[in-house]
Amino acid sequence: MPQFYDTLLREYIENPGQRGLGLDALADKHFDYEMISYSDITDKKKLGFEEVDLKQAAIYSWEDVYMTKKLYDKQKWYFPSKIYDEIEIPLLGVLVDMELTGVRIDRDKLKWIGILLENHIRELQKEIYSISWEEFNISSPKQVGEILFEKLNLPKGKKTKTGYSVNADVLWNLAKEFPIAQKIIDFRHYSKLLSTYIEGLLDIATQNDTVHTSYNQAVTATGRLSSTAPNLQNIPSWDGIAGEIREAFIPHNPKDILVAFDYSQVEVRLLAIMSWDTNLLEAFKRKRDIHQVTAEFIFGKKDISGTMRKFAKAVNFGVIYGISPFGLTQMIDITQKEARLYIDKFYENYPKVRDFFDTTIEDCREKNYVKTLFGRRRYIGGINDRNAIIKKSAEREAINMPIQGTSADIIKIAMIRIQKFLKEWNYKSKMILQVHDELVFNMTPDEKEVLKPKIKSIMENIFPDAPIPLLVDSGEGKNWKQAK
DNA sequence: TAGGATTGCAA
DNA sequence: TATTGCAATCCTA
Repeated sequence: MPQFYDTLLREYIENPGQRGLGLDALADKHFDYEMISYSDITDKKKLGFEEVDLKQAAIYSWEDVYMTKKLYDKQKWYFPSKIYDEIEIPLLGVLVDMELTGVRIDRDKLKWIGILLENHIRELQKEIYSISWEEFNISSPKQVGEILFEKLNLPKGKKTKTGYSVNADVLWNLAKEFPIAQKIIDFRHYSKLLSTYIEGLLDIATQNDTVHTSYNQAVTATGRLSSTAPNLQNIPSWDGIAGEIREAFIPHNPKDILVAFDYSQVEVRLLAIMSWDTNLLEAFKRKRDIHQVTAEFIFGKKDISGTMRKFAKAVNFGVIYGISPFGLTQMIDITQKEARLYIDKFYENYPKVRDFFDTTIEDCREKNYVKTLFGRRRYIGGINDRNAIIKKSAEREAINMPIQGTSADIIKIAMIRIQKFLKEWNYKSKMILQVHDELVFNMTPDEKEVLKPKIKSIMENIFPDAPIPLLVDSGEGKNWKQAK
């Protein structure tokens, strides 16, 4: 028996994305055994408060131990998994440390932003009501649709399965001509920030102004982590008031600093590494701006405007997601014909990328799974489906997983190595956040000089034999925004 | 009260 | 008709 074992993690590695990896579900699935539920042993009507049926409780406890062992006895015949042994199990303790450490927030700062938002929201609400000649719930898509398209007779956009679509896209198209649309966009924006990021964070912070997220290690289909209660992987970045929210993430001690490290364009780099495309590799070898390079290919000239670079950037990212010409037109303001041209140009100039995707899909059709550079697998349902929509969707999943998943493998390995290093030498600095391609540390100033280059070096050298290096940018400051 | 639907935030 | 997530809100069952 190994010193540590986790039936849930082992099952996740076998088939990520599968729902129900808990003991109850696994007992049912593997042994057709129905576990006693907690509510079965605590009947508050029959028994007094906090009393339990002891006999039932004994069985309940036995079940947990017995089924765990039984599952282990079955899973030990699975093929050995390096991902499980060398990544997920070592990572588990790292995540525990990060969750317990938590991140300090500036309560006053958040409250202050909250007041500002409330004022904006109140003002916008008044203005919206005065235009619509009616008070209604602006947070209700249904009511917004009725006001805009029935009462005010604005030109209708897309529809959803329940009624008019009133998402930001639709409103954005109306905004030029009809000020109410812009005001609803702004109202939504500020409401989102207030309820999710201001009130949400303040509610969940401890008395020492610290938030302790939970990293879920076994939910994503690609091998990424996810973060809940609170989700610290979707905190707004940059613009306007939204950007100020990151200023409220601060070090535990006033003397400390936050230091952030992020992999630079890691997914596009991985596309180069995994496809062995000469032009893509060459661009990175020469330390070129990859969006600029793609733009030069697409537009066939060296003189690239800001807009052209933006288009190329959308193509670079879109390709990783298996984008279609139509999809690209939803992202940037071009015709479908132009979109097709841009995508064709991309593949024309990075031909090995197309080969890589073709091979990946072909492989997947045969084996029903795709895998990362480190061997993490994802089974893809629907890859051989007769329904073209389902099949296309499966193909996008197949294309994306090896890239997104390899990126996840890399940062997980980095986290394990960094944590090992910090503990081995008794550093006081702590890893506190992971946001897919970024790690944030609470650092004591005296450790900065040593740790900054060390962490960067660990992160950049996950595979020393790669044809191009991984690149890590870093920054520091008195809050998360400054550190970025 | 549970859960689907819509919306929008991140990498 | 671009991947992976989480969560607030509305609203129906």
